[in-house]
Amino acid sequence: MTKGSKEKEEKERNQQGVLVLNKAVSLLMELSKFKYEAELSELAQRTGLNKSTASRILATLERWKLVRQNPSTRRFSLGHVLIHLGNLASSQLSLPELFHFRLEKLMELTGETASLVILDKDKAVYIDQVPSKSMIRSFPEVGASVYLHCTAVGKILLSGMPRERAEKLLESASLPAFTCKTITNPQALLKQIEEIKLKGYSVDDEETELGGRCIAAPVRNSRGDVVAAVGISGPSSRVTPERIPELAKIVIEVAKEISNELSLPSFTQK
Amino acid sequence: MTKGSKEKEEKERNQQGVLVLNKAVSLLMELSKFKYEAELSELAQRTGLNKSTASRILATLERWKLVRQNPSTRRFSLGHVLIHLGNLASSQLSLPELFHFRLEKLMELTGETASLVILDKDKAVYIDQVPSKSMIRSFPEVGASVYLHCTAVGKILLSGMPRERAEKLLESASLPAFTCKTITNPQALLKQIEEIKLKGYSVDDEETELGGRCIAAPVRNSRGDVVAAVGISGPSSRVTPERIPELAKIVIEVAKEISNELSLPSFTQK
DNA sequence: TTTCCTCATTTCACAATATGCAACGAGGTT
DNA sequence: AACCTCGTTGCATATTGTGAAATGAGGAAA
Repeated sequence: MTKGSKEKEEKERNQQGVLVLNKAVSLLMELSKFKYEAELSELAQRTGLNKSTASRILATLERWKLVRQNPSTRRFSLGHVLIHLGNLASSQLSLPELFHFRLEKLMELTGETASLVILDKDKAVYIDQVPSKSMIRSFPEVGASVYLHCTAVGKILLSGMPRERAEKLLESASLPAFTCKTITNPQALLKQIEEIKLKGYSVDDEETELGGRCIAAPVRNSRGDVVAAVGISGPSSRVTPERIPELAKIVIEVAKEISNELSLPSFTQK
Repeated sequence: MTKGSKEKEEKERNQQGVLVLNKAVSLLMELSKFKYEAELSELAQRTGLNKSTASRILATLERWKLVRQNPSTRRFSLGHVLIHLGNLASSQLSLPELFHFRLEKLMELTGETASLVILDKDKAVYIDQVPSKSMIRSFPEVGASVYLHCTAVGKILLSGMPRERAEKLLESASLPAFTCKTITNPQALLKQIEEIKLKGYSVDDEETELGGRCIAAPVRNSRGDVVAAVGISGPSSRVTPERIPELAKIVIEVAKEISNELSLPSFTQK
């Protein structure tokens, strides 16, 4: 990191809000980058704070156990109260509240509309979404539900079920064909689902609407169950077959980030 | 809560450290008590802070996403960065660092020496401990390892293994008798272990040393695996058979608290 | 619809409070 | 033993957070 960018950071920090708080959070954030413990001098240097200021702030945070100071080495690490607060935060926030900013990131990275979807009976329901900035963009609305058999997110949800349940669902439900590319044969779908499990992502190749392609990946809880799906959808002209691997990589990455943060003891759907 | 105690809280808060920080953390703590969202006025009232002060502090915390402000209702909840920090905190801290304060609590509640123990090969190793304040107290030292067959914590670790592994271990290892009460018959031990699984706690009834009794309970990760054991140990005169149920209840409670906070994605032993 | 509350936010003058320097005490290393 | 670097603290200064009141924004009641 150059000196210039550090000064810029400092400026930005002073821009708004309560100064001391910004300093304190800066310290927490810097501290969070360490694998184990960090010493005061380094933290002070990295945040651009005076050593005594950093010392006083860290001492205050230590009183609340937001940071821990190793009694023997006097080095700092994050404190156990943060774990407590983190757990409570995940119980206070709903899925979309928790991960909206990640969808924003996904949209920025891919340029396409990003969505978060969960299973509701035999449909996939959009619970959050960040629309693409392009003029030509995808359609889904929060709250809307779509079929499982012809959407990328739907296939991900199917791939997360026990095989028998997916079979039952596909055989009992009607599988309307929206385009000539829609797969309506349960056996063919089940075969594709096995492929999806291996690849880690799914594609809707104009199966819902001609001219639209989607890519999705699974969100898993700490037990490994698929609890949701994230995906992007855009016009076939931008989401070309050639770009699918590169885009899928991004979708999977974001889905994994969400999964990692979803390692919660008691997650309650809101 | 009375007005008096609130003023006292306020005094305490101003006692030491950076004032604004104490106020900010007070707000976070108060916010953490809510199931969903809280409004500024209530938070300000509960923490004894001026509304404008609270507003500024919360706005600053919101910029860092340590709290979230519902855009439509303007009510506050904990923010998603806390989840992130919580995860990192649990990766930075070792088991004893994470839970020392809980052992302190256990010691306070029971009056007896509290210990945290993990499995190492065919022994139980003390990785943390808070000694009783009594003159007559238990002996274990951090780093020391003890047998599984004659200690309360050891039996808990045995009860957490797949049955075959416990059998193998008990049959291949030598089971020295330290007192006349030590159980050295593998079959009898296995039977007791089944009981322990049902009751949720184990007892060492003078099996390691005459005049000493211990009670232990399992610490489980999010998958339900037993990853450690917490226990208390004290002289038979205080840890009487009659008190065992009440003491066991406390030990189990603390073990559960630890387990709940141990719902981490990537826990690495230090 | 209009009126009336209550809520969160912003303004501004004031003084309370965080700051940085320098000094200190404590470990660890050469 | 001498030296270096670490974290912490005292103190004078002014930077910075503060609270009362005003403002703006919703919602509920009439």
